[in-house]
Amino acid sequence: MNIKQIAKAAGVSVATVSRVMNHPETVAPKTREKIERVMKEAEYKPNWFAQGLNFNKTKTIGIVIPHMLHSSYMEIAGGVEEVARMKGYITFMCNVEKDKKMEREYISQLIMRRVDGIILMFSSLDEQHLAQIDSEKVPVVLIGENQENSKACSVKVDCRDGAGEMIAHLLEVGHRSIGFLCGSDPQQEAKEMLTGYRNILKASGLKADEDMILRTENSIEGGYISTKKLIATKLPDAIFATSDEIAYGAIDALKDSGYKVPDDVAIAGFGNNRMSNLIEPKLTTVELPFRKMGIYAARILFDLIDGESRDDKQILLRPRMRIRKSCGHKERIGEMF
Amino acid sequence: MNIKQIAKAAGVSVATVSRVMNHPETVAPKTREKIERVMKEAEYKPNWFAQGLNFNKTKTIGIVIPHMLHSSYMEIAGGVEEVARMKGYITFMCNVEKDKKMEREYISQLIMRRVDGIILMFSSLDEQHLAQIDSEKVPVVLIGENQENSKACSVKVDCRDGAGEMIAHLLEVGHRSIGFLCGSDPQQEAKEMLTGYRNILKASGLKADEDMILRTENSIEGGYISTKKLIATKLPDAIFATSDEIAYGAIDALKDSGYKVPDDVAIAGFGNNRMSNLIEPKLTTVELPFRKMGIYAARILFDLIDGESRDDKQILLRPRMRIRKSCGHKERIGEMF
DNA sequence: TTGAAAGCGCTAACAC
DNA sequence: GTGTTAGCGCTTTCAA
Repeated sequence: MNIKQIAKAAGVSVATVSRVMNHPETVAPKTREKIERVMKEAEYKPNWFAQGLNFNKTKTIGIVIPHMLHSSYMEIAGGVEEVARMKGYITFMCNVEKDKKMEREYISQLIMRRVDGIILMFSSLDEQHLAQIDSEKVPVVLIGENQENSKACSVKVDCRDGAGEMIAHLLEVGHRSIGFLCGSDPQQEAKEMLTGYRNILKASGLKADEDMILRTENSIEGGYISTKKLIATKLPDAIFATSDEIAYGAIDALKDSGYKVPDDVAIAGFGNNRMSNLIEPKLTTVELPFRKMGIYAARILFDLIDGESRDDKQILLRPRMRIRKSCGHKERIGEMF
Repeated sequence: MNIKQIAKAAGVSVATVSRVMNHPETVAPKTREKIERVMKEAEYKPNWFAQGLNFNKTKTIGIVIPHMLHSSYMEIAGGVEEVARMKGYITFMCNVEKDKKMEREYISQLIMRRVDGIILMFSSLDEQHLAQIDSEKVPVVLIGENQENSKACSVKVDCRDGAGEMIAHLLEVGHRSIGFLCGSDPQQEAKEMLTGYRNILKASGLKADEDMILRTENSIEGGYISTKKLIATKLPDAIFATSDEIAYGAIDALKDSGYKVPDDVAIAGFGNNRMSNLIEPKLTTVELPFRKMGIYAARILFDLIDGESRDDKQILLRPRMRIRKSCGHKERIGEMF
């Protein structure tokens, strides 16, 4: 069923039908009603392509997700999607499995499909690729890690600060030697946290023991393996992991080695996954405002799409501590959730 | 940059340019090379809408997801996406938050955008709505719960069998009174499991105690609350939950009430979430082949899209037991992962 | 092997 | 207030 048939059935021209869809106020109430009735009866839906060909807009955005099975990423995506839906947009979610090539591939697919804007989560793209997208005139907003020098709009959390605060807390509770499990990704974020770690130690007059800083894959398994490695040489008072997943693995490894958490070794994570207050012991961690990150990013994107320029193009969110049992803080156990 | 400009730059007509894109074999090698060079130089990308207007194909499928934060659903989606990507398709993922209205809304958006096919996960749509989609001539494949009588293609797991097997196992290990936490959704699946539960009890000469069958929201919190309720009246030997989430809540509630799992009460879940072998005690559960479900569904969908009719339109997958510590089975602890 | 031109379904400028 | 018509960028038939 196309516009021509509707026009004929209503006894008007295609232009008038088009008008009731796009500028209803310019057509006489009577004819309008008639046309509307016919459209409803025929369950008429304007052809998407034809409309796109004229408007060059799709009411569609794309969001690139590093890994679909990480609920944190999905929470961010949820925030984006919520805003998009409110605006009448639909969202292409692209799972790139942390693969640079897949990411580029998906982005070009999105551009081909003429999305009105793109949100990149923890993108692995470098300056050059970003510039390339930019040249396509598609608005882009970055969430999380990106190159320091990028001029793109972005929403990030202050990881340095978050990690620093947590390290300070561990020191305060009495831990002296603190291991650092540094996840392989998001790289930039992990680096920031490491800086926070070093800063706080230095400020407390302690020296970071380089043997206690281990790189690891960002996963439960990675945490398990690197913890085994860490404790093989020396048992720290506490371990800070750059993600909750790594922390889960660390706890598992310690248990398997016969150590008690937090009595023998305290553990702190980063992210506050949904499961983190369910595992035993409940995990002390840094809570990241995932959903909010998505919401902010989406808002910026839509401002960009609507042609408004934003001054606050780079948003930095502050994380929040979640003190639970795993770090051995006895007094504040009331804040367990 | 459009086809006209390419044509001019290459000194040919638009028809010839179009030919090198769609039927390259019909154009002389020399002219073809020339045109290809020009296209490459100009980084020419054919207009999506114009192509769509002619072909009426989008190389796009839609997948409706009940809830993005459930990793099980995302695993299914991952399977679908993988197949889609291999086929050069891109996937619209729609998060409907278990809301019937949102689901319908999204589906109509998908149809408007002329997706080539749709996969519905645990859809709440009834016969009538499905028929409506069908009338739009968009191929549809269902994953999981749907109306018994539906004729649509589908991929499901045999929940009755899975639950039955687990109940049989609990009996075998020596448990006699078994509580049943029946999640509110997916409804059909939970019902199937309840049937499995009743059947096995009956076959063993036991009678299902109706007080031990509790409906609950399908969430950690739901499991917590209903377990508290359940044990307030009578403490069963074991509890079977229709999802791992519910089981997590159950474990938490038992611990909070001073009971030991599995010594005082054994627990078994359903789904085998990623976290289930991390919590304490590791959860005995029924493993569902999520990714495979997605893959199968996608394959059927593409067969449908390609116009092949499939005889095996209704696939029923068998789940698999994961015996871990939470059900108190001492001997088979080797199978812990 | 190539080009001219009609047409896909819609929008909007222009004329009445 | 409404109709006529030229495009949007591409594909494809028909002729050459």
